[in-house]
Amino acid sequence: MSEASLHRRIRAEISERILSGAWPPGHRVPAEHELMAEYGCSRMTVNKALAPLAEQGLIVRRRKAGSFVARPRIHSVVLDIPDIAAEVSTRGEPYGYELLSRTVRIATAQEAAELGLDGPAQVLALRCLHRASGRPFALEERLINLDAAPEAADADFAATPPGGWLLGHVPWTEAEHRISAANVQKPVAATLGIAPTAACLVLERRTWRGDDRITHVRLTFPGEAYDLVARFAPRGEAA
Amino acid sequence: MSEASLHRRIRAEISERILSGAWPPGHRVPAEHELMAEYGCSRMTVNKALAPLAEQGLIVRRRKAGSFVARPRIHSVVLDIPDIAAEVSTRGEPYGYELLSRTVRIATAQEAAELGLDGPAQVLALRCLHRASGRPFALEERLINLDAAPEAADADFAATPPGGWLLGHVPWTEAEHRISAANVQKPVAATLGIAPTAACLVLERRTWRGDDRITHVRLTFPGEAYDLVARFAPRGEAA
DNA sequence: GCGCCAATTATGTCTATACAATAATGAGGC
DNA sequence: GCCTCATTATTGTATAGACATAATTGGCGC
Repeated sequence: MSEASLHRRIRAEISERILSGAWPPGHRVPAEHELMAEYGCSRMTVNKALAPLAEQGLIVRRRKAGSFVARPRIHSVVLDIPDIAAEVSTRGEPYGYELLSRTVRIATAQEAAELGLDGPAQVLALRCLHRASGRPFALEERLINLDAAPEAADADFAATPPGGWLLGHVPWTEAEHRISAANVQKPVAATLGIAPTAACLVLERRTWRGDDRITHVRLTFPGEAYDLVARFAPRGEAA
Repeated sequence: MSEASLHRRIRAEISERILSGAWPPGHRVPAEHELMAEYGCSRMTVNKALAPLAEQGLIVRRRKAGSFVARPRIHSVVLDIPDIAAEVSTRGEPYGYELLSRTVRIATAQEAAELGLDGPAQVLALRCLHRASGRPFALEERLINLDAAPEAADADFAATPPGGWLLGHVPWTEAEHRISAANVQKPVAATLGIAPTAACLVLERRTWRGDDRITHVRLTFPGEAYDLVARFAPRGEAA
């Protein structure tokens, strides 16, 4: 850490002062010239330190006026949504996977809506159960748009969970995640081995490649099984 | 977009090729010399384009070997956790706020545990109800460590929701968020006006300034009231 | 062949300089 | 006093060169 390059050090020191509150929002950050003098380096180096801070939104830079600490408005948080197998393993529990059903068909109206398709399209519908120490950990209901990802038709999802396979085989450019709580319907409760009144955490993810819809997946976690945890400092900065 | 600076353009073009899958994980990114030639610019400019890609984790750079497209391991997602008042307003519903209770006391053992305190400490305990169009929207149960944020004792939380006030008055350096689903206990269900079996989304947040615990807040949203939505591209890049 | 060392290559960092763009500031004219 | 314009401070971008650092590669000795 202390051996980092100078521009990283400058960035870290300024970042620290902002995050600690020593420099409150609106406070003026020393001009590039002043930092040049303070650190005894060239302006390019100072610039290389400040430019990423501006890109992160930690500071706002205005020509002629100077640089100022930005006021953080929203809580922006980085959530790591892990691979389920990895998540279970890091808990030290044995991971189990089971393919409940696999169907190739023309998407029903509801499925088309979930995937966000305009017209009829061939989809691969999968239902999988993830287990931790034998207990049901999550139910995965997935639709894959075979027009966008035809290679998925030949993959063997009896052995491999589709999440990891897709990550490795089908590139994507955008994703939307939706996190909610729900009381599941009786058949789902039965599959998960929980009471029908039990609250479940539902994580839905849609992914795109350009304008093509690739997949829609709904992961249902029994209430006690899972927390999503995000540890974080104000903006983007990877700790 | 087309008027962007050259290093941004180079970065965008490489980024696009990676995200579109044209350059799959492991693919070699042209060396700085080659990009220099391709774009007719200096190496510094190429470097300024590539360095942030490496920092984002989109590419991996190895001296002598070259730069390679990284394989995206985890789904990392940026969640905006909005101010509740703002969230309700953007839905076009009138926002209502009510302070249910306010107590200053020495933290109970359980409260100390939730805040993560070692010894006894004076805390401000608040229970607030947020409404959208009159209907209960979220229950806020908050503990504020008065040792770390003594000015909170004098704030008037009967009129101002504590979330916004704290954001504006007490700087923090770190936060932990925890998202889960739960069946709430009867009194909470009554306050929220829902059936005791209804699933609720529970968002807990702890914030620190350095080593000092500042606040712990639990927001309970009735299942149907709220979804957390995150829209995203692979890593950190703000769209 | 095998292992070690040196040459090579690619990235990492920094400097000094240059010119462009932008917007606050102050001076002058009315 | 107020508007306008030139000045100037500050950031934005880019160049060319230099040296540092790391790791692969090829060659040399054995």
